[in-house]
Amino acid sequence: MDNFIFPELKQRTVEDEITSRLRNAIIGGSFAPGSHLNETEVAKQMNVSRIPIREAIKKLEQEGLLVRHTNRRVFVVSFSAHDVKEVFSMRANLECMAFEWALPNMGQADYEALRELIAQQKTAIASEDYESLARLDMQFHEFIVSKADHSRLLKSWYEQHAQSQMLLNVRFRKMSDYTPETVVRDHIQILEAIKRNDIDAAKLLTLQISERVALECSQTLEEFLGTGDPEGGE
Amino acid sequence: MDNFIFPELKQRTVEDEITSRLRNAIIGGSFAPGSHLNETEVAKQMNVSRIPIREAIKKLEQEGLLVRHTNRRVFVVSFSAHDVKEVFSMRANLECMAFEWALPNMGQADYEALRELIAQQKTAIASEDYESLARLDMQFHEFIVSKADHSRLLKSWYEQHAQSQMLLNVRFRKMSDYTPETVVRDHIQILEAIKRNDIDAAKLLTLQISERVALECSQTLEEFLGTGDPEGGE
DNA sequence: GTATTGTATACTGTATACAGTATACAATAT
DNA sequence: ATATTGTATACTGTATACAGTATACAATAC
Repeated sequence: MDNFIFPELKQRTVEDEITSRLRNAIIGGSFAPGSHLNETEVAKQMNVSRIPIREAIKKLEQEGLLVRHTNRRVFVVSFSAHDVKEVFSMRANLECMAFEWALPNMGQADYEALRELIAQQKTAIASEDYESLARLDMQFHEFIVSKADHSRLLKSWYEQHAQSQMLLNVRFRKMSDYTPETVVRDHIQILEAIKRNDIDAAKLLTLQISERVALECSQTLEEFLGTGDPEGGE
Repeated sequence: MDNFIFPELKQRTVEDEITSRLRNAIIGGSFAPGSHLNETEVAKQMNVSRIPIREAIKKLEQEGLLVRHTNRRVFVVSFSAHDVKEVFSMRANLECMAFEWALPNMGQADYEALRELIAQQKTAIASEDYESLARLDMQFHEFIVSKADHSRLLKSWYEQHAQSQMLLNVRFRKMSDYTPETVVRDHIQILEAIKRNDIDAAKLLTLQISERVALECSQTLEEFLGTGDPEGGE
């Protein structure tokens, strides 16, 4: 029974489960930025002890989604205008670095995969399924960053992405003058640059897009929250 | 009694203390890369319960210094040749980004501070105090990255720096053909570029230095460990 | 009425205790 | 002798219990 290979069982501990539930809730906007978490309450709701909750919280704190003040409560991160700049500039910078590492690893099959993602994005827009669009948008960038085969780069990117997702969710909810077609147009341009192996063009596009989105985000945030106060408003 | 301001008391929790002790021990090389940690044992040694130990471990795991396998032990990270490339490329990339953000914030006083650090480095070399030299080396770069006023950039940089420090410590112990004067020479060149406000030159220097150090590191590691096996060798 | 201090409550931080899983080694069968 | 299985041990994962700190509000003094 050697060629009878089962796929490896990835043990999902309680903490892992809690972490992703909490993370999804935060990114998805179930908790408002700046609101606080009660460990006991969360533990009660999920019917587990506080320990795995605390460990999950610690992880999300490291990821920049939660802020803990010793002996005070845990807060969902809230973004000042400066934070918005930080998140998007980091993301853009990491993606630029990713191009350098990823492009030499990419071939025809990868271009196809990206093209397919763009096609699905068009479908999502047509059916006004913006949740899928957001997911597909992420997958496009994730694909490229993954191709870099650079675990530390990827980890950092995920963190920035989670935060940018929080910000974009606010934007989606507001829907000010946001046109989803822009996503597709941007991706097509990036894909073209990738195919040409034109790292500089890809970088430039990324930086431009990042700047634009960051601007939109901080405008929306301003309308939303008034002047953005520093993280974890008491 | 209003103008009688005491400096704010920063509460140092048990976990914080443990975290820095463990971190220093790991970076300093008290634990060999790949060796494992026993929570109970560490708890006993420090005379605390396992809970704060676990929280500290979780933090260091996020920082990339420890690797945990579910229900198995916790291992001190060990570096493959690819990991070395990752660490130094990330660090270099972050420092390049830091130049763009920091240089507009820097003035005469800052140049002075950097010059002073270089002077101290020379003293350290003269007295063959390589521990101080390593610390001063870090402070030089830390100063610049801090000036970027970019918390996410700084956080990520600290993580990469901790790992690169682990690697450099191996190198220091080997002392192959490493000449400490190089540190000073590099820093002088970077400072010159900063003074000229020449971001591109500063970036180029950083990338070159990074590449060189990474190369030295992986060579030393190879001699040290034979072929570097992937992290957390069972 | 306002400002300060005392007290109760609620929450976080840590310790102890138990449950579940992995590892090592002995026992058994072939 | 080798391969496999059973069993003990050790360690991690989680629950419960307690200690320490912050917050809110009442009580007191001015």
